[in-house]
Amino acid sequence: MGRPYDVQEVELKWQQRWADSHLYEIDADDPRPPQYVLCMYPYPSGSAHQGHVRNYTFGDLFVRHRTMQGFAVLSPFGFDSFGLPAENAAIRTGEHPRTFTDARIAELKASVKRLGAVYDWRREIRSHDPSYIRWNQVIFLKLFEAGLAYRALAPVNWCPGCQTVLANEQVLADGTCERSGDVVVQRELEQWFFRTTTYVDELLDALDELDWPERVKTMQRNWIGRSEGVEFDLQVVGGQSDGLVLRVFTTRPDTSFGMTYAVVAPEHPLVDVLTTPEQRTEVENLRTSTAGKSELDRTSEHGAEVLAKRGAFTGGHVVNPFNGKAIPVFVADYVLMRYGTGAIMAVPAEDERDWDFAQAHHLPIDRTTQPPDGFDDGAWTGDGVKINSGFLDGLDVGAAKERAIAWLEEQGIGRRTVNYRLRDWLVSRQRYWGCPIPVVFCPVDGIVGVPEDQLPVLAPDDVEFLPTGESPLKRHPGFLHVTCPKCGGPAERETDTMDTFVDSSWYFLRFCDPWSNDQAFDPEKARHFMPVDQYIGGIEHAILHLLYARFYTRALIDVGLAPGVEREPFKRLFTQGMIRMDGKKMSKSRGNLVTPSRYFDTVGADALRLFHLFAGPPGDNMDWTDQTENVIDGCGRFLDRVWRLTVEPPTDCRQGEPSTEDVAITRATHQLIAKVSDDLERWSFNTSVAACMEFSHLLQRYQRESPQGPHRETNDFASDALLLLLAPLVPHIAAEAWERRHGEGAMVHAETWPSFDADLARAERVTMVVQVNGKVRDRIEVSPDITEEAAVALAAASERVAGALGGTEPARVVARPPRLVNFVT
RNA sequence: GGGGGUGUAGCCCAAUCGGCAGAGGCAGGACGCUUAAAACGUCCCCAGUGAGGGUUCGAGUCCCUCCGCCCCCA
Repeated sequence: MGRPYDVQEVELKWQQRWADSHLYEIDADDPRPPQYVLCMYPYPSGSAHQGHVRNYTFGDLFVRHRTMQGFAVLSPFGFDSFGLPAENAAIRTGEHPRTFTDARIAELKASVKRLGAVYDWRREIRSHDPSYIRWNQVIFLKLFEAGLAYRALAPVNWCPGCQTVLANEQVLADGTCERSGDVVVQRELEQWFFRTTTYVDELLDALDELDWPERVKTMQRNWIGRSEGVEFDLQVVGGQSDGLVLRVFTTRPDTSFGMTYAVVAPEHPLVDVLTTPEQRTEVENLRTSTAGKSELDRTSEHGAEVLAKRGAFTGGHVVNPFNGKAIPVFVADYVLMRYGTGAIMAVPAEDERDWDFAQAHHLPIDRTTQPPDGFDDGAWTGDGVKINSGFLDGLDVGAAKERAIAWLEEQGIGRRTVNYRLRDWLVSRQRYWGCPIPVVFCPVDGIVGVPEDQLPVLAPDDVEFLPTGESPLKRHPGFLHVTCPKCGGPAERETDTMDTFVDSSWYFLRFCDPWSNDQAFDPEKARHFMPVDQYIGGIEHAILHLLYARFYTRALIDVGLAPGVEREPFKRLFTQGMIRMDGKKMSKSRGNLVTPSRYFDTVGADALRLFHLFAGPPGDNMDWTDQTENVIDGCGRFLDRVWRLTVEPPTDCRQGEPSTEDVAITRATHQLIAKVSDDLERWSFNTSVAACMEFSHLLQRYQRESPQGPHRETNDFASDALLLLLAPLVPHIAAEAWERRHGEGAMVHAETWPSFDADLARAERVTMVVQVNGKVRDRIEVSPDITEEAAVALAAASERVAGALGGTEPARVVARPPRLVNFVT
């Protein structure tokens, strides 16, 4: 495509110029009001893909726009550089994860710079950098001292063939190991946890106040999964078990009279007591089959056929305290030990899974809620009047819950409790390429934190990466064997590393003060920049990353590392849509990548950026189709037009008083400034691009067709305004065109965002629609300030309206000046 | 199975508080410019808003039922 300017030359020139100008390097003592704009820091996967382009285009637009509005915009960039792909590559090729990662960072960094996005690169962070590792470890030890980090047994995916722990994504859908093909089993191991549950209510309640997409907040609420209910005790009957109780949790105590059996998790401590000799074999078989199953397997499927095989009668019985009836106790894998009390009362009439289970095991079903008329099959889980429920009869579900809880508390056998789906955060990873957990295990002193002056603990380089799946740290004697910092005796180092979500849970704080050598960050600087005013990233991080970061920020404040910092790290969040191709998410692993670099070398970064802004609403998913190339070319054509309009304007311009045409284009310019300013604030980038395109046609016609040529002052105002508005969207061409218009050294991005005159921006005349009974009968040009009386009078005077009315008096007149008058007969 | 989103022209999308369904782009067509083509310009073509019901003077927009697609959770 023949372009009116050398795209690559111009883009590279300005990328260098921005770097040299230090315009986007911000310090905490900057007198301008601060703004913190952040895109989620990426895993360095090599050259950028279209998802990165989309993300950084939105972020860069925001940074440049806010800068032109007079803010000191903190715009840092970093790399989430620990993680499994580098370690897997090391196992495959023998290349050390560090050299692998550094090469990919260089590649990604280069393509981000080639996009023309501006950052304060002085602040760059890499998770695998020893200085970051050091503070990561200091923070870990602080949390450990404060009791927010602890060790406990937890089930992990264990591959018997590889003799190692597997991440969830290494377990195939059929439950086998992706490497050895062995069946993966659940095994209990000592692991590190962060006590996220300490903050569970705060994390839930504070969501209400956040300026985040509603769906992300909903996802977090569901993930936290707060449920209010009651725990109460059922007496175990028979034999030598007298006096024992089975504690159950339920959110539906109103249904207690319908309890026809109880179910315990296979791991429940009372299983052995409850199980009778005759049932022993069956119960043991069930326990064995459960041992290899993940929670997802245990809870995802139900239906009578499946559940028949997944539950067994223990032979034991308990008493329902509400009606004194003895009911059988079953053991089933779908009841989880970690949720509630590991035991449930089963009410098949009002719970779908209990219904299926009761069908499978031929258990009785007693309704306690009157279902609506016509509903006669299956569990009724909705509201209704209580029946067959003794003292609860006649109440609705809500009132019956309260009565039932009150009764249990009076009897002294139950108490109101709250349960959460959210668990503490398991941070141990049996991996090499992550931040080492800085503790040693001493036979004398137990768990001892590595003293701060010996941090960071770095993983040794001279390790062998073998396809065994086991962390190479386990087999490195120099790393493993240490002396205890307390007693000086022999001790063993922790070989687990931290979940990479730990790294990403405070990087935004480190960005505020990445040079700090004596603390993780200076709290004063963090207070200055935090919270992040605009956080931008993918919807795939809606739950874990954002929740962990919210937890971690609070934890850092509470252990004294970030006094006075806002507890919510991200004030506003925007989640961009995914890019899809052939109906699938575009990604390297799916092999359907369309790399940005080919566009950098042809149409240029500006055209690609413009395409991403123009393609549709930024929050929506976008399909990359056969048409996409054409649209990108179209974006390039628009930029060519902008160039011709602003850099190669007509030479013969008029001076003096403006004509009617001049006033019209000035008005359109003010309207454009108003439109684009408003659209950018509400993230409607596609419409602001459309408005600029429309304006470019107007301006082009104005320049070509004005009698005696365009008015110099008017044309300059319109051209400059267009470039100022485009500066955040397509920065290179806007910068070059601006410099050509205003002389060597002029920088459009250092200019002030244009303002508009509201009076001038208002249309001079608007079309008022006149309807009779909702049908359009006439259109009249009126002033936008027309009064209701004048509008009605004008409408009534219309001949076409009179004809439609046929002489009848309207029964009602609906007037919405200046848009519409409707006569209703 | 539950929750959320979305559905407007051949295609991508506008319509911000319920007020003329069309801003912009892609594709297609005609014409102008040109020796010709590209580029550029002018103009044209195309839907009654997934389906059905309701509220309203008036519904793409609000409510209900259903269908398709997408995302999250199970």
